[in-house]
Amino acid sequence: MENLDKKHVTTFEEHLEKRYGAPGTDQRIAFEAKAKAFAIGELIKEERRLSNMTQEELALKTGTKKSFISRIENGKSDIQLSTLYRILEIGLGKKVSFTIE
Amino acid sequence: MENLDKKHVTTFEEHLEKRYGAPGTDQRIAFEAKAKAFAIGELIKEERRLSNMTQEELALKTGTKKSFISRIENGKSDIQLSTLYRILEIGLGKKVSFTIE
DNA sequence: ATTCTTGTACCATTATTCGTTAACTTTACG
DNA sequence: CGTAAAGTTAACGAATAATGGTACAAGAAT
Repeated sequence: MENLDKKHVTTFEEHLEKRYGAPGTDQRIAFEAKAKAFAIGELIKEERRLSNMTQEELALKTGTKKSFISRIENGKSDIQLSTLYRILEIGLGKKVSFTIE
Repeated sequence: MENLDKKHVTTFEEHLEKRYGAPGTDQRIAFEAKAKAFAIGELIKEERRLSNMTQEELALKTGTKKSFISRIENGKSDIQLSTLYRILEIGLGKKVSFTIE
């Protein structure tokens, strides 16, 4: 094995930097926030399953369709705040609050 | 003063019911979630002032413009989740987490 | 009162969510 | 297996968030 490159990407942080620019830059800021936002679907999926509901049931309770729930759970949408409230608070019967430390 | 109506709207809850339907209905669900979402601006404004920042400084940090921050703080937008993260986490250095009870 | 800073209001454009239907895929189970 | 339920995906229009810019208004400081 020879060393083709003097320097190559190894860590995830280096990858991000190469791909989206250094931390603090506009592009990078947007990327990081988006990544977090899209990850909320996992939490929703978890909570839904704990509540023993199907996507269709959750959709019915929140006044939407199962296809929309699926999109969210699979991280395909940067949902609006009201949508998060609708699903977590009303659909799953959990009380949501922001913890700001 | 005469009593024109046998029954009239008095409480806020009655007003909501008349206007947006009974609790549990789709329209009402959407309304309540929207109301909460638009109210997040107050929290942001509060946190920003505690951090001794101007709207312009916050805007710069989050890669946007002060006019946008102003709109949010005054409850004129149902922001996306990534926008919340950008402002509270990246802009104000607060850790945002959802507490689900 | 005048200037400087901070914040708000508008406008135009772009990008994305939301709502929905329908078709398709995967999973569960008799 | 085969079939039904559950979940995913694509596609569409409509509504609206995001963005950049500019002009205006309100407050603070001198």
